Amino acid sequence: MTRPTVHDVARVAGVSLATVDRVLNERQGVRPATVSKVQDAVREIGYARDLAAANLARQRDYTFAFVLPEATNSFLVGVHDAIRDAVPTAMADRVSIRILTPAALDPHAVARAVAELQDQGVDGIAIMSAETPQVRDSLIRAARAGIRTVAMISDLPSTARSHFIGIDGVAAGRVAGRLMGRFIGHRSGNILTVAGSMMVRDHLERRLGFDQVIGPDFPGLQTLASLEGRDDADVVYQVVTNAFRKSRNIVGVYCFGGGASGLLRALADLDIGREIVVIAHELTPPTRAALAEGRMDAVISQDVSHVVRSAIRVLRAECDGSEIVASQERIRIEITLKENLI
Amino acid sequence: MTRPTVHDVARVAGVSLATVDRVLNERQGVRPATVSKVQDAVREIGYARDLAAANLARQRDYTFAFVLPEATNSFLVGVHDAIRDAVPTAMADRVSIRILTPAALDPHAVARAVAELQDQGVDGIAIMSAETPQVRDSLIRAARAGIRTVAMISDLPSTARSHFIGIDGVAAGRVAGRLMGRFIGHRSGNILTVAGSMMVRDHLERRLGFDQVIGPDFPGLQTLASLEGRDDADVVYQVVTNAFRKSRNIVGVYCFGGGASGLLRALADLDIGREIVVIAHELTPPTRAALAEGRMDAVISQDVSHVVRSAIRVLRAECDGSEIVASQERIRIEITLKENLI
DNA sequence: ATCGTTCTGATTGACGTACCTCATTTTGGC
DNA sequence: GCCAAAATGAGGTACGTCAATCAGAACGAT
Repeated sequence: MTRPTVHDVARVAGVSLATVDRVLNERQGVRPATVSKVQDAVREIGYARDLAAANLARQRDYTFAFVLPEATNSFLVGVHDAIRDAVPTAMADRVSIRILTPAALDPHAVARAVAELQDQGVDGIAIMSAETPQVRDSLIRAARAGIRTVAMISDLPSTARSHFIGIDGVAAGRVAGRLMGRFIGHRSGNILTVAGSMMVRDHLERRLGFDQVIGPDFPGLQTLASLEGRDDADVVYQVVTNAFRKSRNIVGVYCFGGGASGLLRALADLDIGREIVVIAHELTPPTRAALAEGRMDAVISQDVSHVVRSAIRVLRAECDGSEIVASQERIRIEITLKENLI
Repeated sequence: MTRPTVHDVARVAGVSLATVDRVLNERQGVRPATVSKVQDAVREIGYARDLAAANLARQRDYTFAFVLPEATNSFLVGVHDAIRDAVPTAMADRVSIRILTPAALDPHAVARAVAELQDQGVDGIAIMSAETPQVRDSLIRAARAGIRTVAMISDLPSTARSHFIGIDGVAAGRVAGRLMGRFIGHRSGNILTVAGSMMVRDHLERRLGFDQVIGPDFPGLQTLASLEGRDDADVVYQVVTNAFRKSRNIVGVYCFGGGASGLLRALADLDIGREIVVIAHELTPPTRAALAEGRMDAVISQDVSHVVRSAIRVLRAECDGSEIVASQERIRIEITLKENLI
């Protein structure tokens, strides 16, 4: 009971190997009637192309590029690390990886990077960027040039990106809202929120989701206007420190942008922490330490290694027209407490 | 800059192709000095065997077997489904899958199944079973016969299993304890716990972890002795209904065994639910529905599809001596609320 | 019937590795 | 320095697919 090969297909269909090959690889010059004969045979004997042999034969190598901001905070460091960690496995799969870090918040630089990759003929781009017209147009051009693109971490829906690999920002915000509300319990008061850059879509979404839960389900809680932390720990430190000086009766802090370590530093310096509920995004060395020591109550995150592997798998599947396993590519909204810290 | 092949290794090492082959495949008849010459060359040029070509050449097909209880509850149905879903992908990878379901709680039946697989010469076994001497001995015998084994979902540490694929039961229990305590808030009272079968190691562990958190951190809460639900919804219904008749001031229920749908039915019939905190394990149709409708507060789970894929990947890596990506094989303790239900 | 066009068959050589055989060289013990 | 044993070289075939060639068959239009 060995697995069927093209030879078996040819025999069953009553045609030659060459014809089977033409049908399987969608080459022209085969009559429709013959095409269906072959397809029937494929179905009948359950033929599936041997990918190992196929990849070997068509000496096809892919180059994928990751376009993302420089590693200016712990989260981005984690993303960069995850990409580098994925290189060996990718290589074994005939995929080589490039990493481009255009100046973080400059849309023109991102667009230039995409254009450059397009000229160099990469096969796929995984991009993490804010959503601006320049970026959008460059991606649409790349797609037209036959380059596959996926958006990572933060979605770029109006581009030609074939997939978004990351979590639903609104749902993540809702999770944070529920945990915040329930952890605070019967007390009432104000909740401080710290944004990253409001240009990045998923940050907007998180705030939206948070409000969707806190508003209706926890009437005793009031969410204050988002502070702009610009994904930078030092900026976060400043704005949080100022906010605590001005506002009173703060019972919780939700940091949905980068630079959570600035928040933690501010809370430590102000000698606050145990009595208010602190929730942030992304598992990084500072948030892990804070969870372990009880200075933070929960972290909402996504498995960055998974995101990177998934991006590569999806791009690869797109390039050679194979199927993806949907359940394997869905990124989960992870909740980490002190207790399930790994 | 094409990737190096065995020919390149031979050239650099100054030996013939045959010798390189002997070294790479650990065949005998090569002097230690020559072995290191080849290994140095491999390292120098960064040679990595092309798995696609290797798998093609050694026409090696693997047969892996999953040994697990019959699908008597929603969770097990999910596991069976996940295994069946993994079959096509496995086939494409030259792995064929068998599923054996010895009578659930009969250790002898499990041991017989393992012995049978051993006789039939399967290459690997992924097993989910209670930990009994009979099972342990059969697995040790299988390991001695060269069969790779991994434990799934519930660990079997004293066997020769090379890996455990699942979550840390104690940590999962601790997570449940933390959520229970914080969700209950300032109230004090009793917590009902429902076990599956106490023979299964991970159920014991969950209870242990739960107590580790509730005891020291929530002195107002009292955990009652575990009810035995035997992973069966009908049994759970009975014992929970009885318990609510007898005990008073119950503020939470933690169901760490199977058959959570029985608990939900009991709570509905008793008209309890919204006012107490309900936490259970495993995402199944009944627990999903309960989360969505607010009849349950949190579910602790593991991604069963991930577990199955991971088991296959690990067995496969063991069989052909390749490396595994640790971060990809770590199963996370997932917390699902209404908000991150997918 | 003839011609050109469109399909189809038969065959071949890669791709990188595994595995085998047979010949030849090197080694170590005497 | 001899001999057997061990180590190495040289070369081939196979795995399943892709991609190409060239020859021949079937077809439609005149």
